[in-house]
Amino acid sequence: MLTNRQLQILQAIVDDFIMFAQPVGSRQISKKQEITFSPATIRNEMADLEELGFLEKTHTSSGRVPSEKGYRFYVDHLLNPQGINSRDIQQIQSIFNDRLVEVEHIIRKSANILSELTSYTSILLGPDVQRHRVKRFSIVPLSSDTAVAIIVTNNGHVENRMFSLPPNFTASDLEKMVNILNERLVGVSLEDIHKKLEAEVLTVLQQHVRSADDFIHALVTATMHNSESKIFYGGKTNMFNQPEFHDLNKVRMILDLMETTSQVQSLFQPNESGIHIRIGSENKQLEMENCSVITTTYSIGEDQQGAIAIIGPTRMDYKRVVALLDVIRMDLTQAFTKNRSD
Amino acid sequence: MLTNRQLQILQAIVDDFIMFAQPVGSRQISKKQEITFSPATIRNEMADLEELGFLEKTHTSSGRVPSEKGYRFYVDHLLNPQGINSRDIQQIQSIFNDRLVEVEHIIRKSANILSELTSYTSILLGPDVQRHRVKRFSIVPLSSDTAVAIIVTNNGHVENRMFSLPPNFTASDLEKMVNILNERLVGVSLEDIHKKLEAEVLTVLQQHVRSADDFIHALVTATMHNSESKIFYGGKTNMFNQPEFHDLNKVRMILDLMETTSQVQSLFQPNESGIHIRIGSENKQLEMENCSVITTTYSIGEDQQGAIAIIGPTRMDYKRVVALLDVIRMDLTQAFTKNRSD
DNA sequence: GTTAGCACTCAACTAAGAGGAGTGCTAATA
DNA sequence: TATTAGCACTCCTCTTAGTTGAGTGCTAAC
Repeated sequence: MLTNRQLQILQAIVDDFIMFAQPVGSRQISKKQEITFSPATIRNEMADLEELGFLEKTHTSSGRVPSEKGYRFYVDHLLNPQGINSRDIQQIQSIFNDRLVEVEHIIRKSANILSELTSYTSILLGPDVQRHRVKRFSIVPLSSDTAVAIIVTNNGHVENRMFSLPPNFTASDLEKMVNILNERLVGVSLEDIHKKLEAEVLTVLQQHVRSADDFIHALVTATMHNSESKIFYGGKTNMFNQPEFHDLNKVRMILDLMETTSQVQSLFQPNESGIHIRIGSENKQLEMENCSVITTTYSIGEDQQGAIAIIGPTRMDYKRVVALLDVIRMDLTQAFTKNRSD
Repeated sequence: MLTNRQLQILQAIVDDFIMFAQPVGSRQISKKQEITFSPATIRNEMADLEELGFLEKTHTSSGRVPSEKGYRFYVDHLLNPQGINSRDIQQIQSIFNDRLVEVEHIIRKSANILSELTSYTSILLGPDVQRHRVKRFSIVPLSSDTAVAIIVTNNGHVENRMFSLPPNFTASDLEKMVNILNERLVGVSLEDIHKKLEAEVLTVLQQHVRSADDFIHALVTATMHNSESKIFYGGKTNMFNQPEFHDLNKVRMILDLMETTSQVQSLFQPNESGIHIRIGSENKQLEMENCSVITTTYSIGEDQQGAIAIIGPTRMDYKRVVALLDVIRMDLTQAFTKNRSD
């Protein structure tokens, strides 16, 4: 168990390092207002804290730097979210100024403002389209041999895909098909469409329409292909500002990671509520060993969830980011819940 | 006018520098097979070429580096596109293997393969949606007060937007509206929709439907907002590989530029056919002073155009890139023209 | 006209030394 | 007994000086 003085010193060191990105020495700490003891005392405590694994040195005679364990302790026990002011709040509010109806636009804007306010990179996951349910299905023929299939979901999302019409496919064939599909598919979630199509609809269609197989196939790929929720980025190059990323390779690895959908998705915790912090190697990805990721979720309507991640150096301003995320997740949830129904 | 020998030496220097990114000395050149004269002779010629502005030195006793004027001359007079082999061709062909109907997918794939084959960054502009014409207009109500407007274009593109329904808007109101809009808008290009709506349709609608104004407004913003053609990127971080971009600031500037739609669009020449090369400061953007941009266009159907840009260092492998672009533009044009009609 | 020879230049690397921030330990102090 | 002043020691960082080598420009010989 740490003594009160050790807690105070640990906090001071982490705060200082987060601010200046330089190893902190005993003298530096002793000059702070809240610290009342001498550098020598601090040095003793620092040696203890280092033995306990909370601090590290970059070389024998350097100041101390928080270890991952140190950050973890700081985040778990010493963090009181704060550091946002009324101007920040105002800027967050500006996301909702436009009275926009579209979820996508609001999320995009949130990503930008979050990255601006934190000066880190933000990633926002939109609603999981796969869980939307079909509201209306339609087909618009473009020429004698091509057409567009369109699915509108209960949340107003539109999924569409071009496909080839079988030769000699008539307008009445098309109409029959659309009717059958609407009868059977309305209310089905996009993730269940394949099963439904293959299990029930295919046989029915085959009785009424020629060469339904090809068509069903096109439809299946249409809904499978967009299987992940949309991803929005803010401040992709913000990490260039951080002194710890003045190394091209690190930056590159992270940028590359952000281009890979699957990698990005794995940054997010399974849907738990609250704010989650992963520090350095707590992230599974090797690329992220110098990064911390703070994630949280927000609600979209009753049964949908979106997610937010902020990526920064382990020396991240946890206080501020946590406070900001808390505000923005509440605002997003509120904006997407009220005045919105099926 | 340059002598034959000067041409030969200039070409050898540019080729060598493109390959190794190191200032080239007279000895280095003299060792090449096609060069039959001594280093001393070459030094004399190099001094002349420098006086003429085709070469530069990094310091008094360094080897020579092509100047922008040197590259320009090389590109204009010494370039015979080549350097692609059957494996490259094969890889390009693989873009079209899937028998995909969708333009977007093919373009996306092209961007990736181009960046892979060149090891530079590729940017592809899809068709200019604004010039598509309306094929079908429809509205799908989601709840008592929201609905989605959907426009399908002649090329199979789908544009959609949510909007609020005025209170007490009935199903028959909606039907009337959709009918009127289809009557008036089918065949109109997206860029002309606003005028058409405001000039003709509004008055007609006002006679038949209550609170048409709000609705029209939503529709106008829906079509205005997606005013640019879609942009697809390949190998965004490829430039990290180039030794001239081992400087964080340069990389950052270019990455930031690529996040700005308007900047990206201004990289493209006004629609001229053929392949265009802009070297270093020939680009208007300051961020691009160390880059060359090679652009070309391809056809999508009869009246649409897409564009391709490759961004690399001024020390770009022009030969190879030009050859690759030539192949891919022809293949894209072919793929998008045959079997495709209104 | 071409080339060998040579003095000269300058970036890049290495080595040595000075300065300074910060530590750990010891002994004095409250 | 807990705290602190004092001091020797460590090691990073910056500067300076010297060395090496690739490459040039010029001159004189071929």
